[in-house]
Amino acid sequence: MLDVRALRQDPQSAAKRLKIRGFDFDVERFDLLESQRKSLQAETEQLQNERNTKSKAIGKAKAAGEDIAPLVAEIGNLGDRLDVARENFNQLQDEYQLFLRGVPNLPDASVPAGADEEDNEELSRWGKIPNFNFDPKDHVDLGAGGALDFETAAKISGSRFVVMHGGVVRLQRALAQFMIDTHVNEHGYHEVYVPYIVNADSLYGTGQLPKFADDQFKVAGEAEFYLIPTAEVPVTNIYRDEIVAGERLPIKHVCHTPCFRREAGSYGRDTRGMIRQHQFEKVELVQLVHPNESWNALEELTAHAESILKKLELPFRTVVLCGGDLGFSAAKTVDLEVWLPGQGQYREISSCSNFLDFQARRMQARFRAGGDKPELLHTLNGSGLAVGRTLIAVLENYQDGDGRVHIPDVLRPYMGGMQTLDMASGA
RNA sequence: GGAGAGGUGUCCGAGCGGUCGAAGGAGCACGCCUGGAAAGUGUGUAAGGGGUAACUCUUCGAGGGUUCGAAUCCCUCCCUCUCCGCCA
Repeated sequence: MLDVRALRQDPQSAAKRLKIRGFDFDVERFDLLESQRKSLQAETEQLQNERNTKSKAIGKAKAAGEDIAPLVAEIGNLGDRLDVARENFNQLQDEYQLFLRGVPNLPDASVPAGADEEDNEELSRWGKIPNFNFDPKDHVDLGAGGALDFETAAKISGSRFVVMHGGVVRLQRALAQFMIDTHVNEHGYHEVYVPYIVNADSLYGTGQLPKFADDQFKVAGEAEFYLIPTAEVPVTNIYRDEIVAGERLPIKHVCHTPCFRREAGSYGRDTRGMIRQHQFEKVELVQLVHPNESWNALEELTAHAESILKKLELPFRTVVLCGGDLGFSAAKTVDLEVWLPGQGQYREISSCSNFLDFQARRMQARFRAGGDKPELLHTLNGSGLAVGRTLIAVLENYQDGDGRVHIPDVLRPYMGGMQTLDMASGA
């Protein structure tokens, strides 16, 4: 959620910046809501004040042993008038809140204009795209010997799931362990384990609700529960409605979880293989930092994610998302895209974002420095990395043309020293 | 799932129809004391909103209700603890 006070001061410039992400901020509607709010609030509070004053007088009179009947009579239909005023005010507030909650974060000045991923801006490239003396397969073909079984997954669940077998499964597990260990031991993150089912407040806090309910898996039952679409949700919400001591900052968490996404609206895209699944593994990095530090933290966090790709020696590039491709809550996002030989293109494998105080305001995540007033934190997160896609990248980049995949050096300790995976035999 | 006890400010904890936004303590901030610190001591210190301001409104787990007036009474729900049951 944006700062309403800042919005009130200059709605025009906010509208201008929101244009960069293709969001049409209705200034007229905002002004109207704002002026209605003002008058209704003043009216309601005036009545409330009257009631408080008179009730207090009754209390005093009673304590003094006086007759309170005339005072009570004086109140008359004040209660009813107050009810009406309150009802009107609440109704408007609901409308106002709905309007404000639907407004995405302001893109940072460094975010390029643009409509979709075509307009994202490349920042850098790393690594050498491998030159095969054979036709590189994509991961689906590599796993066709039985290691990756999409048909069985479709039988037991549906499309966009996978059953994996043997060494590939271990490789995925090794990747996750390697990532977590690196972030904990080398980058100073604190590992957490969190629930995979969260309530609506948590999804609201990080911005998936109310706008993106269709992307979530909702759990049937009386209570409103959802499967997490990313660890960002439970991990960031640890600090919802909390005031942490300033000395604790920055807070840096790493968390490995499965992620569940319905990906509604993306049918027809990436239907082949494991690129876009309803369930996938991810190691997530989350930071909660002092407002002055968040831009540094974004660079740092992005570098942490990059380091995993570098250690795995996977070629990648970094891109800044343009306004149109920017997520709802983000002020700026840098994507890491890994090279996939089977597809002959770079594909997103990590997304690192600075949300400034947008999420923190929604969930009232604050800190207090010394005796000062509590202040909103800045939140950031990034994949460090998407494990399923990293697995694909390893399979495709490390294939040898004879149905084998070489295990990257850094993963061998996690694979019991294994050097190659024999994909042909079902891994 | 059953029985009982609870959920109050940054934290602990008192209050159980009116003068309560809430005693007391810890913590924190600023003084004093000290060569400096610790200890001691004094003062201050809930959050959020509206208003140029004076000032004012809201909030004692959440939501309803009773009342002129609710932290306090009633109802529903959520959560925590203890005991029992079930169970990886």
